[in-house]
Amino acid sequence: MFSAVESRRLYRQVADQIRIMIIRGELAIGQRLPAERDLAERLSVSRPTLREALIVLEVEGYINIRMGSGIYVTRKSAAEATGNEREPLEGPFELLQARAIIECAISEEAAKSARPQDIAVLDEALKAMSGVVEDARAVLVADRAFHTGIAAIVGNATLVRVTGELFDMRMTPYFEKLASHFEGPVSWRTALEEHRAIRDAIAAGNAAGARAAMRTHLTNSQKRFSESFGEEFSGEEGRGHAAESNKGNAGI
Amino acid sequence: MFSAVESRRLYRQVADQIRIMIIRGELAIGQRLPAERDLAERLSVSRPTLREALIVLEVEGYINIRMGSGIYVTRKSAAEATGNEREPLEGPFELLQARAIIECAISEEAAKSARPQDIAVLDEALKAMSGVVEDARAVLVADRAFHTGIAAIVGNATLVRVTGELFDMRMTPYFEKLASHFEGPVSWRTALEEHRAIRDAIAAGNAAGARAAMRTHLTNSQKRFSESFGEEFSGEEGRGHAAESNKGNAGI
DNA sequence: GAGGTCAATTGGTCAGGCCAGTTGACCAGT
DNA sequence: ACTGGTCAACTGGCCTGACCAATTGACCTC
Repeated sequence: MFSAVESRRLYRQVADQIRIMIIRGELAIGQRLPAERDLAERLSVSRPTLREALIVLEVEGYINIRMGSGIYVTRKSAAEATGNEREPLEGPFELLQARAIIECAISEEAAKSARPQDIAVLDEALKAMSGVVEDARAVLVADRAFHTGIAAIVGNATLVRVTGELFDMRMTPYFEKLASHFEGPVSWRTALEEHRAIRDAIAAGNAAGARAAMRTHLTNSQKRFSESFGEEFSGEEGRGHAAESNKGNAGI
Repeated sequence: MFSAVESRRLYRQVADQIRIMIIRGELAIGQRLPAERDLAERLSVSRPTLREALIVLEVEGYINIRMGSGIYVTRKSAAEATGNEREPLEGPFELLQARAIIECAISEEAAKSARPQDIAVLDEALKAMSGVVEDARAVLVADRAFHTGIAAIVGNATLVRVTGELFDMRMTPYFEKLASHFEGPVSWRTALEEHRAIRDAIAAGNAAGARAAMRTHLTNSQKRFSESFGEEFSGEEGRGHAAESNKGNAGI
């Protein structure tokens, strides 16, 4: 408790907003963005601030700024960035199950080597999340920061990258459509509580507890998801979201 | 030839210059840099340009900008980073660590739901591998098939894909060069034995055993790797080129 | 049609200024 | 002597407005 307030800087907020749009696919790859002056006006920020946000995204590899020409989107989703062809790949349930397995192992590892400053990073993400549960877009940024923050504790960039990529895979129209049915301030607050449990276990150096808390969190997410899934698609393959149909090499 | 002239943008040049100083260790970790206004004047650029350069470095993780307080160096050279117990370093070693954490969790899960036909798939991969330990290329294919085959048991395409991607990341010139020093029929036969231990634990439904066996396998790979790494770079590690004389502002 | 010209557009940089958060010296009260 | 509050100097965050440099495409000339 008593974590830093964070007061996010404006150019960071702008960068987050544009990044989410790119990841979600609202901005097509190769597409040219409006001119800096227009963009700044639409976002109600000054051009220097907008420029700083764009530089962040350029360093991260989302956009390509060409002098005198314009700003271009260089990649859409994390899936495309990794060189994989076409679209959402796997379904939401598979994604959540995969995250449950991978991230609970990472949490377990993180609990073994967490230092006070690592916990401070998690607390920052929690604090940020608690303040924006009403904002569907901002809460995702905070959620992502928490999960990648855990991976960062291990001090392994590959783990951070994989965690981030798995998270970003939910930024598909299909996933978002389903998510919009059950995600809201209430469910985010529940998720926040689960996050706190994970954070506490990691802070206490409780490896088994961290693993269990993370598994609970992602399993619950899966459950919340499947409930709304059941409502909408009751009648078409009620389950199928796990442990089934793995003939042969499953597309290796 | 005829490479793009690239007319480096000024803020990039400034960022490069400061980054070099940090990597070289001319700026001590934790040290506070001069104020933006001073720094801009010393570097003969405007403050917006200097700010853009600082944002680049902040995104890259070299510095930490604290509002109202100042700019602080957060990490120094890669050499020093490896000297510390924590290594936020990209590289083969890190890749193997990430695989150890992720794949041992997958193996554990696989052991819980393995069916006879799944084990048959693993056996096929093992048989293929035993026949080609002399062929550096073919053995890699079999190795990959075994690891992704385990992920396939869980029946989750995302896990299969992630496992495959992590495996494929070793297909880089740098990794291959190092690998060529210790990979050979002998080491592959050792790896094959470790694979068999994993397969047996999964076939027996022994989750904890499968986890441990996979961990052993990848940890040993890491060990074999670091040994050859030590041979090649023994004596290089100058060690003294950092951690000294960084009082004051080091002439920014 | 080929090739050159030029002006509109766009990103790059600069100058100066105001606001808000941080910090530490200083002071009043206990 | 210690605590707690105040305040001014300093620092990063952000803005306005302007000019420069690279790109691009319409247009013109041959």
